Amino acid sequence: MLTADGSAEGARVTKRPTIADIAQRAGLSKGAVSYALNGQPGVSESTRRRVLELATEMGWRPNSAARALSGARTGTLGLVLPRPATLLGVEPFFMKLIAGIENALAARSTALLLQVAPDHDAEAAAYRRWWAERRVDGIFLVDLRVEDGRIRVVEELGLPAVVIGGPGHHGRLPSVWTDDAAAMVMVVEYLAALGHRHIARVAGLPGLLHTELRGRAFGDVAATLGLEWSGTVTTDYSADQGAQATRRLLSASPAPQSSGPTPRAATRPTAILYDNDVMAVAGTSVAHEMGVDVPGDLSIMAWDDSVLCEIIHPPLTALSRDIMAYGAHAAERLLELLDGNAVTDFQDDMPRLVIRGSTARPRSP
Amino acid sequence: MLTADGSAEGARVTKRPTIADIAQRAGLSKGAVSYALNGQPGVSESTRRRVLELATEMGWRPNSAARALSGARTGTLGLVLPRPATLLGVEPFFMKLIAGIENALAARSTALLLQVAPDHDAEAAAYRRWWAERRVDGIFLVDLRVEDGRIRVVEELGLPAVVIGGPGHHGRLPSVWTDDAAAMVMVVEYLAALGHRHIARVAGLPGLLHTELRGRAFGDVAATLGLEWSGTVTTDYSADQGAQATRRLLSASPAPQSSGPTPRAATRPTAILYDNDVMAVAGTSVAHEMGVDVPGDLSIMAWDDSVLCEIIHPPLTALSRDIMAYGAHAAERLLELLDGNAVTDFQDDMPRLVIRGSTARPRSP
DNA sequence: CTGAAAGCGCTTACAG
DNA sequence: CTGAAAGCGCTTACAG
Repeated sequence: MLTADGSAEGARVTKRPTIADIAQRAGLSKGAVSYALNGQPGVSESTRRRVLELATEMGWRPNSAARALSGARTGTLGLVLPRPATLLGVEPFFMKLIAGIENALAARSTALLLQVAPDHDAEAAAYRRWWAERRVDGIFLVDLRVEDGRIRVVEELGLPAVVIGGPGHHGRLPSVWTDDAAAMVMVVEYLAALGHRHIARVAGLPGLLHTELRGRAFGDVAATLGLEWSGTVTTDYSADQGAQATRRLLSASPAPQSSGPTPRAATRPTAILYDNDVMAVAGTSVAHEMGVDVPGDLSIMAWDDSVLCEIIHPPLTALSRDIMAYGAHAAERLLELLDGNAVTDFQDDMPRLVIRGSTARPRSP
Repeated sequence: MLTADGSAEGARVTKRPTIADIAQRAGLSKGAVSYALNGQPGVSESTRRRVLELATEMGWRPNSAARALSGARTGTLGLVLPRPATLLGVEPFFMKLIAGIENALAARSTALLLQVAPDHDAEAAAYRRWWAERRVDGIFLVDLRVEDGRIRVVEELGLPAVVIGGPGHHGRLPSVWTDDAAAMVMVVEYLAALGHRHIARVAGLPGLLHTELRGRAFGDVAATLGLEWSGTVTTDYSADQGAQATRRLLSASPAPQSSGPTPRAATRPTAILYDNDVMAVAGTSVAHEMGVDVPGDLSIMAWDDSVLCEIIHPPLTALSRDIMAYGAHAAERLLELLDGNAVTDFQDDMPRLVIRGSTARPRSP
């Protein structure tokens, strides 16, 4: 039997000190205390020191509501997770991103407000509400699309924001991005160097910008390298669709020894690149079931590394990014923006190729 | 080149309406408007309707800071993730929990504040800060320990809280819990019914309450059923330690045909139960590497189901809980508590046994 | 049923 | 360098 103030059992909750209390103890006005506390000019060094000591001693902390109301910041940034709730928890990506953002924010005692939104409408509604209620100072925008209505909404609201993704398609909002096209070239060149001439790609959601950028780069590099066959299947990132795509790809007959022109759909790839770790793992399982040896008959690669890739057998070759750092970089830039500084786009590090046991020379190229 | 208010390019951000604006348009006092908006008695139905229509038309939303400052709620609940940032993103548990909490909160337009804290000290500091700054109305407390200093901190602060975990060891705070002991009995009885007489457990962090409760139940049911051998290895939930524990367990020689008393450490289990999905998957990989057939030579089970369990080969038999519902139940109770209602402990559904391909009769029991 | 007023705890011009 | 005062946008007793 507890009531909300926790006082049911007689717990005495001491009133939290305010600047008025500090002012009284210090024999100053509230204004002077405020200046001292905020490092503003207008008080002597000795006064400032005394006020800061008193504040610490009395356990004073700024009331965030009062601060926000008097025009300063709310000290809160917002992040909407653009996934139906049921799909979250599958990909480690978002949790790592959150951890990275958090890390960068902690030093500035800024909080992170989180919301799960199943679609873009719900997401736009969240931004409108947050901004109207003055709940956040700014937001992070993830999962950039080729045609992305959110950009306009955020710009119209005047809501400070940093886009995580790109390059391009993010209006006048600054973005933090990685060069997915260059990474794709690196991956396909690696597979081609091993001798693969038939490479498939199991891609994520079609509308997403990075899906498109990777897709274009995949087509280009396949052409440049003169691969005999390349093909893409799009999915929703789920393990199910990853498995299904794999089954379809592996059901095709292997390439004939004479490498003449064959119908695209009827050629079986010797290597598959997946757009996330979950699908790559699911694909590996499907290969096992179908008696397709990895990496003997099929090389498998995952875009975005995680423990998942390490713990299965064989461990998966993957494209590894420091996602925590990615989130931290975005957070630093949003804080800069809120400080009134100009923020330009920032290109994060290239993903690294982590070679493990799931890729090898094809048995029959 | 953008400044924080987004106005650099001349974007006109219209001033958000306040209750004063509504009062003026309606020819009422601010007080009357406030009563109308909040469903308080003191205004006629027709006035209330007119005010609500005006508010909608003008796009009014309550300024959360003003509301919080004048003594009402902040409309924000807090959750600290008690893991070093690098370990997050591995277990789907927290993301699902967050999604569940979010779902329940959305209907009440309550926000969720998130922080990552590497240890209990950092966590306690977060609670103190949040409460001192009046950032949250209440918090969720997860990863309950047998000796848990956080309980006292939260009680002393008078910070409304709901504990996710139990039963017991949560002081006077209400808790939402599942019966891990009963679930453990169910699991071991299932394995024993298959014919397993040598069962090992790869447990999570030693100090956690549910680790201890499961451990005690494991010992009890092993004794009750008269298993020939049972043993536990504790870990930190990581894939690495799960793999290592598995290697150690499988390195022991199989039980001799004569079932006389054998030294405990030297007996190889025919079934292993893991405290999370990640370790179960890692363990399955180790078995493959060591040429131990799953489920022929070794049955494997995971506590807490996830896609991970479904996508590997063989798919893992698991103990499945609806973690989103778990989070939602906790959120509902915290909201109740904040409404001033008495909240009692709530026992959530028993986990379900989901039987897949990783468990079978032992080849040599 | 309605209005006028005080107050929440800060910040920030404005005087001295 | 310091003090007195207004104001942010709400809520809530207190009079009428």
